[in-house]
Amino acid sequence: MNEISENVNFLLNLARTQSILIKRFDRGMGNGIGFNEFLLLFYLDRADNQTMRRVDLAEKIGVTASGITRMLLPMEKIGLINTSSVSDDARVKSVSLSKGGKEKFDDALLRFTEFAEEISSNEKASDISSSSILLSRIGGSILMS
Amino acid sequence: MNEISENVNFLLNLARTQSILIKRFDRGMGNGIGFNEFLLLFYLDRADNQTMRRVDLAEKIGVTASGITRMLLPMEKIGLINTSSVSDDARVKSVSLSKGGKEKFDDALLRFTEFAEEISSNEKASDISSSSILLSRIGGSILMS
DNA sequence: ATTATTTACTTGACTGCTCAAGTATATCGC
DNA sequence: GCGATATACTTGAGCAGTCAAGTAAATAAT
Repeated sequence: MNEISENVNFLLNLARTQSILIKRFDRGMGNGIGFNEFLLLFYLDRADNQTMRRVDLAEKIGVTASGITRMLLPMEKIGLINTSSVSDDARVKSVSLSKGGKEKFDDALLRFTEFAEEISSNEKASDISSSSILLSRIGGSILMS
Repeated sequence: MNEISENVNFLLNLARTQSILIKRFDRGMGNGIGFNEFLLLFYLDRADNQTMRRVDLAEKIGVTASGITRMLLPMEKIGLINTSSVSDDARVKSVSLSKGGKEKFDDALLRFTEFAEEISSNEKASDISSSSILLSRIGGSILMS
């Protein structure tokens, strides 16, 4: 029996917890939208004019350019977002949050926030925030490795 | 601009960091095997007789029963695992780590360990381990929610 | 002992992406 | 100004799973 390094164990815990989180979200919180779609709406909601370029959206949520194309297709059909080619650059097709998308997102964010409070209720706020910082530092570190 | 709760932010960081991790693994560490396949071999390696039932494997790595069936098919073809129906229960088809699978796994674990040490080298060991504990507590908490 | 329920697994149809290749526009080097 | 290179996006093929439904064996209820 080899000893498993604590750092390895940390990464395994990270992967496992996130997998549990996504599954939990997708089957009973998203109200029809998946976690990545939620993330997409999240960044869109926070952007100037609630509008972003496809590439930037892709980078933010961590999918490829083609991934964004595929994701947006049904979202546009359902009316969560609009495609507005109002740029000086003819290559870009900007995406903006629609009224219906905003409503759906606000609702999902509310549920997600309640959920986050609930599952964190036994933890110290300072533990959560230092862990949060560590996670983003590690994320950055992986990107540079 | 709504304020985003720190707990929500933590979950978003968690999702983002894990997404970065998986991508990093899949394109340049796994040496042919994906992260979930690595996880599968990991649990198999640590099991009694390096053998497990499909259901238990599925539960450990967080996929469905059918997901395990699909995952194991190519892994058996490549010779990483063996299917051994040596149980008293005729329904179960146990999975065991093959010699080739063990070699491949040992190599992957070595690389992954080096990687984990590298990206954690700027962090305090105590931060990593307390974060690790927090993550698994949160994981458990989500499961019970 | 039979029937009903549960457990272990497989299969077909589908989803949500990826990758490689392609198109169209923009920018840079000269 | 013109060709090379880069950027924004789409498309076809494919992969790693999911979900719903099915089969077969085990267990429980009467």
